Amino acid sequence: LASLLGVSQVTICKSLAGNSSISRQMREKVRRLAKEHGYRPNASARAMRQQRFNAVALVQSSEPSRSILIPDMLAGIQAGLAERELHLLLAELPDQKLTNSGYVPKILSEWMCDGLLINYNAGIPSRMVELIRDYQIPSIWINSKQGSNCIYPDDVDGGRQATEYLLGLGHRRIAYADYTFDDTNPYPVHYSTHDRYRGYSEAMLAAGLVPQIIRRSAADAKSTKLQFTANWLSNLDRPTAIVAYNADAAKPIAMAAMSILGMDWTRKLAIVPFHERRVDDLGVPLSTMVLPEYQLGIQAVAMLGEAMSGIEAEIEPRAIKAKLVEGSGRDSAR
Amino acid sequence: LASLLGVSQVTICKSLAGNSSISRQMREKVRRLAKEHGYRPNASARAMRQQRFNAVALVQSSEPSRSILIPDMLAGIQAGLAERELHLLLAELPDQKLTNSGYVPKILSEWMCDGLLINYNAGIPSRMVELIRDYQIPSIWINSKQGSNCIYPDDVDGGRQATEYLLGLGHRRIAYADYTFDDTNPYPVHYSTHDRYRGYSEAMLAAGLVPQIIRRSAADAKSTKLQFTANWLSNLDRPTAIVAYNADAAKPIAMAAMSILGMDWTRKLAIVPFHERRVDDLGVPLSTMVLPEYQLGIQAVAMLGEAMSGIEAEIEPRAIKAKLVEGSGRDSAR
DNA sequence: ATGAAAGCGCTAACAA
DNA sequence: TTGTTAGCGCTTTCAT
Repeated sequence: LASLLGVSQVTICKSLAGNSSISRQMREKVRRLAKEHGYRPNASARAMRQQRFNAVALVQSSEPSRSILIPDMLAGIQAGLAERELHLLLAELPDQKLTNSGYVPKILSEWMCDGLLINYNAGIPSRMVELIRDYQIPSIWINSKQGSNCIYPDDVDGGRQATEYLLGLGHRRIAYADYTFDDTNPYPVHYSTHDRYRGYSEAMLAAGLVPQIIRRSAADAKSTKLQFTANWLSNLDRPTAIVAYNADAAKPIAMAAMSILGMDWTRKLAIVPFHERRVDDLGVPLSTMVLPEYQLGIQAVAMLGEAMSGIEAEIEPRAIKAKLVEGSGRDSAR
Repeated sequence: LASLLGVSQVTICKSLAGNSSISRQMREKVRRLAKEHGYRPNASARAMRQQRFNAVALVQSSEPSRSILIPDMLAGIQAGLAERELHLLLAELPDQKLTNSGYVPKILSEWMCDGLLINYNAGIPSRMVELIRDYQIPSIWINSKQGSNCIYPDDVDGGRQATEYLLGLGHRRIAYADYTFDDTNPYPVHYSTHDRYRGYSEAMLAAGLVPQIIRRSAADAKSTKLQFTANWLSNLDRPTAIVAYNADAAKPIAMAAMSILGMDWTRKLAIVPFHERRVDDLGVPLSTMVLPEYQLGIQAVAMLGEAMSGIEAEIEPRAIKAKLVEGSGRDSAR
């Protein structure tokens, strides 16, 4: 090491840490030499000494339908971690093995990070909840409603906001569309499936209107989403506006509208989907309930910071509001 | 620790490692006790002792347009790492700071992993290449052409394959569509921009046909992609088939076709886009040049394994072929 | 302003 | 089959 300078390790260590009990000149000299020689402090040694890894793990299911990694959320997480000088580990847990007896994933069985961000959104294996409780690792559940230590978008509010936006523009025949049915997903549905609809229907009822849900049932499974949509869209008393559960529902609706109502379909039908970003790839940007992904990441890290700072107390669940971002179509009725 | 058993640390260590020089019964006893007490071996201590972290970092740009994390590629990486019992660190490097003098990201300045997977695809800051060379960290460049230690899809071959597929179905008026122009991307274009077109045009020339490229120029920037498409699509001698640079080009084409050619547009126009998965969200599944993302991940890890195993030699660049996955439309001409 | 010493938790080499 | 010893690279405490 830099005994080339004829000083002790201690001086090196303190210099690089910017310790003020070291002379300015010495610090400079050390820094220069370190750079020249490509000296890289060993993170594991520091971790051992400090009893702390300065790292957290983002835990995902290997089953892609169970945990989707939204880029904006990841960006939020990274930003939050960077602020606290923490590193990020990515851990993918094989669900199948997890339910098998005896199997414990490395992230839990080995001690290698200071906390967990858990991004299992639907169908969390109960085994996992137990394991995490047993091992006492500070952790935050993202996108999932738990008794404590969790954070998720306020989907009820989002459904309400979207609906009130359309009501405010004069729409009366507003339907709610959810096409997730035939997505081959054997797991319990995500809470947002209920919550978004609930927000929508509450707003409709409050306005003295009757909620109408458009969803594919088992009987519709034979027709494509496009055909299914074309079917109800050809109806003369079709809705003038749609709150869509997600972009996957908005897409076939826009395509069918394109074909049936013509290229300027947005004048006859307003679609407001939930999505992580404004939906911009359907010809004209759609007014979108943009989910607070970045904030989710930022806040999750903040909560994990709390949880890691030792005070054992459970942290209150936190719901974050989505925000309606307007498109460039004229969403107004008539 | 488990001096509760009245044995030494060593016995514990060996037992958990499954060392055969420990009696079967002892190993069992230790394992049980470890589980009961929630004992978790400390990864940093092991790392220090073994001079090896058993971890690699996936390096990305904080600039989202510069490194996109494709789920399938990530899955491939995770699978490859799992096989070798390696962990994954995710490191996001702020490009702007990187070009600033003096700034060195933690991943490089600290010693915390055994190798790097670098997922900067276009516009790699030269500073970064230098840093990595200087610090001598085993690394593999993904999705980028370098002199060595890199892996990427064979885009020339992909362009050729897509074109030959359409030629084989009887198409003659085949155009190549690239709509990336107005994507607000100030960086050098990705090599695939050239390579896919090259493969296409080579195949066309080989068949005695004239390549035709459809791309938005500065002059077209005022009209939307949809209008731009509607324009050339209304033409009577429009192409009967399109090789599309990516799904972003295929989408507006499909939408415009929907409106102009009707709901069964696939009978009049075949579109074969490049994409990470078969394009399934445009009404009917499109025959797609599916990029070998998973293989990319798997192979990148394999190459990194080689690079890490000490032999200094540089590793030959590796190109992986994309595969045409047919859709359910009838792509054939007439 | 600098250094000496101790110890974090683990495992490889060797001894018993 | 089990135990002893030593040391990985760093940082904290206390002495100088």
